[in-house]
Amino acid sequence: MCIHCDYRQLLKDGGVSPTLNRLRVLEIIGSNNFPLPAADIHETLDRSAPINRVTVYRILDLLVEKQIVARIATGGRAAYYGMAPNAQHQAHPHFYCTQCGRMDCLTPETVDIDFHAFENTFPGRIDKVEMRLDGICRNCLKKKT
Amino acid sequence: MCIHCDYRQLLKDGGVSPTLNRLRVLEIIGSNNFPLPAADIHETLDRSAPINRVTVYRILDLLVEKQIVARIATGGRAAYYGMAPNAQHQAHPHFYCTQCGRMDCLTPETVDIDFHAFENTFPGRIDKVEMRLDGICRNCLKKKT
DNA sequence: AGATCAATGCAACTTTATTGCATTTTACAA
DNA sequence: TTGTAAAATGCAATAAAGTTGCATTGATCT
Repeated sequence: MCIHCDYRQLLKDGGVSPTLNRLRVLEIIGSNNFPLPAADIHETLDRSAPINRVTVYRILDLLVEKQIVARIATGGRAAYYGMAPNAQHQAHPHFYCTQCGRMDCLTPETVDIDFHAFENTFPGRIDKVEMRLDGICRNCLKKKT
Repeated sequence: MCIHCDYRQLLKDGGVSPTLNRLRVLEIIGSNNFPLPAADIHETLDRSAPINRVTVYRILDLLVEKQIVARIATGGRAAYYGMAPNAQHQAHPHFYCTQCGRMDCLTPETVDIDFHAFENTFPGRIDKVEMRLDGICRNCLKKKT
């Protein structure tokens, strides 16, 4: 997603030691401009240098917990992973193609979300806001014809 | 969700024959004022009169396809089911408690979503917009102390 | 009543993710 | 430098959620 993010620094800031595998996972996520499912991340990494599936899951859990990475739910079964909102990157909605399973990032201005009034009266704690549009992407629309 | 919805009619309008089991599934969903996971729906129905897990899944798939019921993704693993937006019910955001797994409906005015400008320029097809707040609900906050 | 199709049930399987425990690597004090 | 503890990783087994194939039951229409 970004050439401005210092992954090593992001890990340190989150209080996790920057092991090789963590850096690798974070780089894949960060260098991709759309969120990826765990299986894709594992496959990509495993091709360049073997890494266990479970290790990837554990690293993802850790990075999500430290809010370095965001876990994004889809209409489908697998969770997708992208960079968590930070100084460089605003939170933004996603588009999920129910046909090919690809998830794209939309620009933050796509939608105008104003829930601050609500936030102040809500009796629970809000950690995260997720917004997703589901549909059929341009490519899949073309193929359909 | 509603005493105004005629479930039998909703099924007919969607072009599916109103079998007993379909009515039962739809009534559970409709009479609940928050979305439920498939397992809960099955458990509840199965207690009053035995029904197969797979039958419930199949009915849910059918109702979602016919847009009578909405499948709502959570931060967790299971999908939740609620009434699809219709004449009686506007689309609305949900709040998902990451602690107890309960999902609540929020009022449609909670957030101000304006994506019509975007919709007109987007090259794909948008079928659905889903918005979800994750956090800890009031009850779980209390328990924590 | 017989034929036909839709709906349901049951068992096996798939996908995605998690757990427990063994092994390896790293950090760091002695 | 070596020993030791803690952290990280790997591997196998298991779990949760959902799906598929095929048999059976039930509904519908002559």
